[in-house]
Amino acid sequence: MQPELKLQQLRCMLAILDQGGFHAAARHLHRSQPAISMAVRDLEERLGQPLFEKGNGKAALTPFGQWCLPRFHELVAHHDRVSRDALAMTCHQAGRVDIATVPSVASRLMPAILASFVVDYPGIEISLQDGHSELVAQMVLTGEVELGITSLWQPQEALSSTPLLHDEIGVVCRDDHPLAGLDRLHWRELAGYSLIRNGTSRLLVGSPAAELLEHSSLFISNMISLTAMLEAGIGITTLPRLAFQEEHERLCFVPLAEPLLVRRIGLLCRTGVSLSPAAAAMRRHVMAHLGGSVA
Amino acid sequence: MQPELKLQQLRCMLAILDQGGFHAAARHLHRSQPAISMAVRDLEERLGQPLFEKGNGKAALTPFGQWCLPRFHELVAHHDRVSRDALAMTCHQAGRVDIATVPSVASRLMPAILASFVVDYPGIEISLQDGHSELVAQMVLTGEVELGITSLWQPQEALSSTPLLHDEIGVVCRDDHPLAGLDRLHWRELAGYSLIRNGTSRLLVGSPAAELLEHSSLFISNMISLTAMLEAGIGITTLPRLAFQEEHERLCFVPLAEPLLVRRIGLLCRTGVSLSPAAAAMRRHVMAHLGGSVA
DNA sequence: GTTGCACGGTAAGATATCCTGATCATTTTA
DNA sequence: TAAAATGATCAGGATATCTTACCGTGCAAC
Repeated sequence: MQPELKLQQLRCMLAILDQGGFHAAARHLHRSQPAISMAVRDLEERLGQPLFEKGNGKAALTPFGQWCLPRFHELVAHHDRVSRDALAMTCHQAGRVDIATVPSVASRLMPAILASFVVDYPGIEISLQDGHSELVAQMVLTGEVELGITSLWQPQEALSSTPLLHDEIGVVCRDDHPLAGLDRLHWRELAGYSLIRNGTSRLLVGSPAAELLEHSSLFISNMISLTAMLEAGIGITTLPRLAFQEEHERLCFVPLAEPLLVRRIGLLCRTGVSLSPAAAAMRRHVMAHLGGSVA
Repeated sequence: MQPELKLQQLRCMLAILDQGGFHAAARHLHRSQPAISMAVRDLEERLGQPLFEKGNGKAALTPFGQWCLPRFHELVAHHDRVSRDALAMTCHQAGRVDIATVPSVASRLMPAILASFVVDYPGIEISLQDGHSELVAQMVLTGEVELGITSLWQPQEALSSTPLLHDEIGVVCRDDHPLAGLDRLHWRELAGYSLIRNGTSRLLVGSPAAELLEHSSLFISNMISLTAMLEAGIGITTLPRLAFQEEHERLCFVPLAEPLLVRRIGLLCRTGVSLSPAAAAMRRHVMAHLGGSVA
């Protein structure tokens, strides 16, 4: 059977040559000189051939030792490379996180979060993609991404969720709409207005306001199209506040006070599978930025 | 500082995955199961991150473990490759020998020696080159070759020589030459004949026969040319028996009995530098074939 | 030469490391 | 529910490893 070469012993041999002697190598490796002698002897016994010339005072390689030297050097270098990479991984100086979020979070919250993250962890590669909440949950579930930030649906066995923040749902309409000036409103006040459904409309399901959806004949999933519709005064819609693009001059957001509807946004990850070091760092980072927002 | 990953521990991790469990890995590695657990724990502590998922019964890798796996596998494979190559080297299943000999040895002795050597050590690469005896010694001295087989000149400090065989010196002449029929002859009997000097003629230096060289006006170094001269009856020459090509039909070799001159052929190698495993094997092989020839 | 110094090798005891055997908690299987 | 299998844990003893002290050699300076 082939011998098991110990990295420490190989390091000894390299140090002897680098430092030019057993004593110097011992000093360099913070060992005693006999330890070096013994390491070399053991290594030579394992190999079955002497590596250093004996007898004369100085440390000189045998031809076999010369043959071994570059190979040992390469092997030790390989180890150090692997070790260093692993360390970089655990110290969050390298690695990769894949995150999925709903579009509103991706566009409103993630920019600031990622901006500060890349400052703290310059070596970590980040991939962010968005999709509707079910898709996000699915991507986490399949392992396509490690983290998901989405509206918390019904809890699942295989997914662990951490609440991050509450996002109140309101009505969005043009600034000349009768509802525009109100501070808060009851869902019944919406009766009679043309309601445009969108991807977030199912957040109303299960609430008294769900009844509104039945009288809506328009469904627009694309946010750009939706805002264009609203700006054209074609109707009104409901949106979580985060999903409302505040920079639209002609659109207003009026919170829905009765019933008070919120979507709970949380952080998803798989149960039973731990996070990669990079993802764990991202998780901590996200929670440090948003974790205080929820009661 | 980066952690020192022990190969045994990496092997443990790989075995756990290969064999599908700690117990199976323990059996496969001829260890107890706790040893595997502890090796994994120690490895995880060094890395600062868990490699295996805890809690659930089965052995499953963390994402970090999955990241490490191919790297560790490659590192272990690298070690095994180096170790195996070194073993092949020491077991004389691989390697290389460079030898230099005088032409007579190269053409008369080496074919048989090398033929049996390559049978015993099929993996070893051989390089054989010839040159006159001083050149051979020089090549050994400079390390250009590890072994030399040549006529032993004055012993040198840096060269260790092992006598292999005695090669008697005689006169070579055409079969119709007056000396041709003799069994043995005295150097004085050569007086009056035209003597052609050659590369081996300096073997006479220091002997009574040296006087002959002074009356020789022809020097031919090339053996082919020399035999052509002899066959043409242009003169006679002195040669060691080994250097005499016996297959020449018209040429005779007559031993020089008085003085009895021999060239001592031996095996040269550098002192202070040990031989490569392959060269050591060749040295043993040569001495087993020729070592008995000398008293 | 003789002395001093640096080199590497050796021996014995201390220390750290590793492995084992027994045992436990948990999960899976029959 | 009983039985088997998984991995974790702990105390102990075997093994390996390191250190301290000492030895022999070779080289340089005196």
